[in-house]
Order: sequence, then C-alpha cells, then structure tokens
Amino acid sequence: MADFKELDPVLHQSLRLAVMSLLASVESAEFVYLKEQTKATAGNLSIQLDRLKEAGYIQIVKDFNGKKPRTTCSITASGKNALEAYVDALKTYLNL
Amino acid sequence: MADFKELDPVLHQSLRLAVMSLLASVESAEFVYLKEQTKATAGNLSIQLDRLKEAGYIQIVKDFNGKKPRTTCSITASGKNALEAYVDALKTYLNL
DNA sequence: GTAAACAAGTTTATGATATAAACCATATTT
DNA sequence: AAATATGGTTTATATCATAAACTTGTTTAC
Repeated sequence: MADFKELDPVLHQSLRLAVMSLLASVESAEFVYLKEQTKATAGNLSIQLDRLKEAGYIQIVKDFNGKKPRTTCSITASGKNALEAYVDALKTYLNL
Repeated sequence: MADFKELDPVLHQSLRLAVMSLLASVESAEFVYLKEQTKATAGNLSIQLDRLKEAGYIQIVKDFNGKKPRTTCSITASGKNALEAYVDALKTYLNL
C-alpha cells in the first residue's frame, strides 16, 4: 500500500541533495563554502550546481570579490518546495 | 557541520529502495508481488533484484508454484543493517 | 491439435548520469 | 619570470537505469 511516489531525480543525488540541504538553511552560500562542506571536487560541484540551476531550484550569481571570481548560490522558492516534496516522498519509502 | 555521509549507492535508487522497504516488513515476497507494488517493469525489477542480491542485501529463491516459475525474495541481516545505515545517513542530509 | 495469447522472467541496447581528470584565466609568491 | 594558488569550467569515460525485445513454458480458442 505504500504507494511509492516518484523521487525527484534532480534531488535524488547525494551532492545535489547536500547542496540543497545546506542552502535550505542559509540566505546564500559561496561555491568555495559549498565545496568545503560537501568535500566535493570543484568539477563535480560545478556541474551539479548547473543542474540545480537548470531545474530552477537555485539561483547563481557571479561577481568578483576584489580580484577573485565569486559564485554565490541561493535556493529559490521552487527549490524549497521541491525539497519538501522530496522529503515527503522519501517518507513513503522509509517509515519516518 | 552536517558531515554528509556517503549514501550507499546500492540503496540510493528508487526501485531498489522501494523493494528493500517492502522486504523490510515481511518475511518474504514474490517477484510478481514486488512488481505490482512498485509498478516497475519486469525487466527493470529483474535487474535491480540481481543487484540487491549481488550486494548481499536480499536472498532469492526460485522454484515452481505448480507449473509456474516463482521467484521469492527476502531481506538478509546485512540488508537490514544497510537499510538502517542508509536511513541514518539520509537524516544528516535532511533534518529529520 | 495447433495457433494465438498469456505468464514469469531474462537479456540486450541505448541514452542519461556521475565523476575524475584535464584544462583555463588570473593572481600571488619565490 | 617560473612556479604555485585560486576559482572555477570542460571533456572523457565508465557506470547505470530503463525500455524493448526475447525466452521458456502454459493455457485458451478455434
């Protein structure tokens, strides 16, 4: 009877989920910070941030901090909703 | 701070997770039953059951029910442990 | 009694994904 | 002026997920 809901494939990936989890509780976070927290490689993080952006789950703003490039990410309303839905769906799989 | 643990790649897939979830709460279940409950195609289910078996998370017994082939699956102790560990790991991603 | 349809799976082929490794541009240090 | 560091992006490959086709045998319809 569990009626397994579809798990959003964008969120059902560990690095993207970790990023979303981090972004859910802050105003915004920089690439370097996300990289440290998730222990991801820069390449992988770069790609997964792109996918989250393509999905409309995060916003990415690029500017310069002095002379250094800076990539700042923040979760969107749509991203928050998707994350909540994902958690709900997961609950039907596990008994949480 | 969250310290994102590795998510067991065998369990971090919806059909396999659904199967494990179903098997966790029953003595055993047949292929056909799992197929109905998960709404998976037979081919996909066949392959994912193999992978769960390869991982040592389930046992598969094949026999005949009258004249029909029957495939019966049950979770192993190792599978139960892995599922618990997976759920724990997920909790560090989401705040459950 | 044989052709067609059904049941229970398995195998194959391909398209999508994840990730490491290589690369680029600029800045700083030696 | 090399070498190293910073902040990323691009590319190449190996793995994975899944649909579609196939297999083996059984039941039903003609």
